[in-house]
Amino acid sequence: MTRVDLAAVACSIARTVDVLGDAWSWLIVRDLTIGLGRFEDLRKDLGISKQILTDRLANLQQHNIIERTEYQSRPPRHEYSLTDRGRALMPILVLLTQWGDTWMSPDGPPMSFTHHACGRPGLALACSGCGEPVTADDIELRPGPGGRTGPGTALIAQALRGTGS
Amino acid sequence: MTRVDLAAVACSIARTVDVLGDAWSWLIVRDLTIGLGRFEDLRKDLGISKQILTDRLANLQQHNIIERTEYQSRPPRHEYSLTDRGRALMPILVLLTQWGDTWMSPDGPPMSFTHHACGRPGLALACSGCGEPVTADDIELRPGPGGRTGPGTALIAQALRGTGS
DNA sequence: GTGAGTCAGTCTTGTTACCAGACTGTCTAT
DNA sequence: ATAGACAGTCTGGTAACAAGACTGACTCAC
Repeated sequence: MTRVDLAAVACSIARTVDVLGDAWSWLIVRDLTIGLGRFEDLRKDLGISKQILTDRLANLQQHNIIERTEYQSRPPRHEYSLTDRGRALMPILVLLTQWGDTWMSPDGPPMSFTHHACGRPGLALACSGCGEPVTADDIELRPGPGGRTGPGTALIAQALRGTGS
Repeated sequence: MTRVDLAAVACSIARTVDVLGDAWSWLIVRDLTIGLGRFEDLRKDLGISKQILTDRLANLQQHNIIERTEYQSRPPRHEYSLTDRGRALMPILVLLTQWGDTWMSPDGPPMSFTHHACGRPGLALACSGCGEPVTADDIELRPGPGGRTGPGTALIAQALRGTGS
C-alpha cells in the first residue's frame, strides 16, 4: 500500500496504517459496517473509481479484514463483509467519527453511535482496570516487549525511555 | 490530500480521513505524542523523505493539528507539537495500536498505553452512560442531524434507516 | 428476441503524488 | 578551516490514482 514497507516496522500503529493508511479503506470499512456490501453499492455511495475500489477490496481481503462470499451463482455475484478482524476496527471508527464530530463538523454529527444495551449515546475510551474515562492527558506510554530500534522506530525507544515520566 | 475532496462529504469519518488519510500523518502524530518534535528527529525516526515530511507537517499545521514554535532564533529552529485538536487524536492512536497488537504483532506489543492514575494497562472503548466496555456488537448506528445524501454518502442514509435495528 | 438495464469487474490513458538524493544556507564545534 | 547538525527546497524517475471506455453474464419489459 505504501511505497515504504511499514508492515516490517516494529510498531503496531505502523502495521495498522500500513493496511489502513488510506482514506478509501476506512470509508469502505464504514460502509461494510453499515451494511453496504456490494461492489456497485460501494462504488455509488463513495463515488470511487472502480479500479481503486477493486484494489482496496483486494487489499483488505488479503489482510483478512473483509471476506467475499457468493450470494448467487448465475451470474456469479459476491458480497463483501467484515471478518472478526474487520469488525474489531469498529471502536476505531467510533473514535474517528467522534473526533470528526468534535473538530470538523459545523452542522452537527451526520451519524451517531449508541450503546445497544443501555440506549444512551456517547462512547469514549476508558481504563479497563478502574473504569474511569480517559483523555489524552491520562495516558502514559511505555515501551513494550516487541519494541525494536529500526526503520520507522529509529529514535522512539530512546524517547520513550527518556520521557518515561 | 486525497484527489477526491472528502472534506466536503457529510460524514465525520470522511472528514477525519481527509486530513489523516495517509500513513505518515499518523506516524508523525505518534512521534509528536511521544515527544519527538524536531524535523530531523522525525525524519530519522521514520525514514521518511524530507519532501513528504515537509508536506505532511504543513498539512497537519494547516488543519490545526500541530503547531510550529521557534525554540531558538539564530539560526531559526522550530519544534513541532500537538495542539489540543491533535492531542484529541490520542485515544484513536491507542485503539490503532491495540488493533495492531491484537491482529498484526506476532512478537508482542512494541509499545503500550497505561492509565496514568491507576497504573494498570488496558484501555478500551466504553459507554459513557453506563460505563460498560463496548465491543463491535454492542454498537448501534443511527443517522444524525448533520447527515446529508451526496457524494461520499450517496446510499448511507437509506442503509442506516434500513438496518436501524 | 431485441434492447435497456444491472452488476462486477478489467483495460487504457492521462495526471498527480511519492520518494530518493542532490543542493542550499545558517550556525556550532574543533 | 573544515566538518557536522539542522531545516529545509529542488529535481527527476517511478508508482499510484482517477475517469471513462469496454467486457460479459444475466434479467426484465415489451
